[in-house]
Amino acid sequence: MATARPPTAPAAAGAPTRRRTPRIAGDRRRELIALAAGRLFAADGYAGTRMEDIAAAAEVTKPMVYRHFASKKELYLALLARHEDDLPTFLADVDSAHASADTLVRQILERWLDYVRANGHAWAMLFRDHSGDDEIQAFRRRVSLTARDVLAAFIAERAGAQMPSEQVEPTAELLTSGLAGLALWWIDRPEVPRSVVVEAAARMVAPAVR
Amino acid sequence: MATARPPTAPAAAGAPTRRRTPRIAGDRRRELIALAAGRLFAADGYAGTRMEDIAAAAEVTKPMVYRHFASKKELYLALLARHEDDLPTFLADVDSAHASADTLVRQILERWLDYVRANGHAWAMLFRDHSGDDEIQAFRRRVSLTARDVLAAFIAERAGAQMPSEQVEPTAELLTSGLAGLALWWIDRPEVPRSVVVEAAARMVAPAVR
DNA sequence: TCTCGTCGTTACCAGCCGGTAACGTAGCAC
DNA sequence: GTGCTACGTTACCGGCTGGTAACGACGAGA
Repeated sequence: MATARPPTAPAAAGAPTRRRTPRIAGDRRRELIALAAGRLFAADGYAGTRMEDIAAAAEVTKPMVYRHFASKKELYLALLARHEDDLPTFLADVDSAHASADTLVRQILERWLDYVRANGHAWAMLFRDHSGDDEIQAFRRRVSLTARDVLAAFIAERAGAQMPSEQVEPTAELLTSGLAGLALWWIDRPEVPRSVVVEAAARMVAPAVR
Repeated sequence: MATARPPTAPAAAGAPTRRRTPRIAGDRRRELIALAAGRLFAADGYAGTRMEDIAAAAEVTKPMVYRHFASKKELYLALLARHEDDLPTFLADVDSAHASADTLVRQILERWLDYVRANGHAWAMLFRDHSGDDEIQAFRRRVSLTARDVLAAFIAERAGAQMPSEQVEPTAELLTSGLAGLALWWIDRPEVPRSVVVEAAARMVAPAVR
């Protein structure tokens, strides 16, 4: 137990123990850390990801991560918060007036899939990961519940009297779960063209909105 | 650091430190522990459940759990293994010959939902939990992949030339994810009658098998 | 060239939790 | 009664990991 090493000469002579990471501006480093964290959280979930690994993936050491983010939880929530309000937008500004139900659904699905492709990490953090303490689970739950409710409202509006009211919620749940799972499936298969996914999804969604 | 306490007289006098659990046969105790573990694993997932909590829920202490199960992982996998082969059975022995597609689908859904009601813990362990090391994740993945493939084969057979082959797999993925999520939703809402869930599910499944 | 703020490092602590050693004791077989 | 076996307990260890203290050094501005 060496209590205090002689302050000068960190390594013996000429052999640097660890390659020092080049010094860059704080903001930029913060983004690199956030990027690495997103990748790891998406792959291994909150509980399965260690701060040490995030630091290594960002090519720095742990205290650097803690300089930019107060805790593991804050880092995770900061990443999720960037996408908190994205989901409802797919159904929001859509011209449901003059367009056939079929083309309308396809347009929405295409926009949504483009988003998933561009933000796969956030999607996986939201819908693949289930770990974390109560606060984290509550956050994810809030986001996905909002998505489900927006979809439920959309269904109720489009389907009208065709669907008994007590079936709106289970149908919305079925669709959000199914679409979330389909998106995760697609994220793992970059070779599958978007049109195939749109087609498969449209076939299932159609009976709920018409 | 008391190295060795005097062997006799564990508590001072007359005040039992912990109410000793009544002694019962090993097999029966093992089942009680498995039952408690199933409840906790279903609610909090693998990583979120502590062996100490399982022991407490079974009204024993930790070493008793370890007498019946070698490790946390073995306990978890033992619970899952009981249901490993259940999923394909819903589509297996069904008389697809003389029955309309609609009644056939409804029969399958009803049998499946009855199973979910009776085995909610296993269902949640399979489809809500995502934590655990590689071996555990591989086990769950194998089970749900099997389910998806069986469903895909069913779709391919029923839909026939109606559906392009490259859409069979994403459709199966969409349905398994959707149905799994719907089941979890229903588990949390015992007041919802089975018929409502069957109706909502049938509406979505129909276009894939006809 | 000197100084100071920020970027980066090493080495460490503390708490949680899976797992175990060692020890009691209830009750069935005889 | 008296063992003997299996059921049950207390008390502990060790590793993993989130988080921190203390220190070093690069580089922009004076």
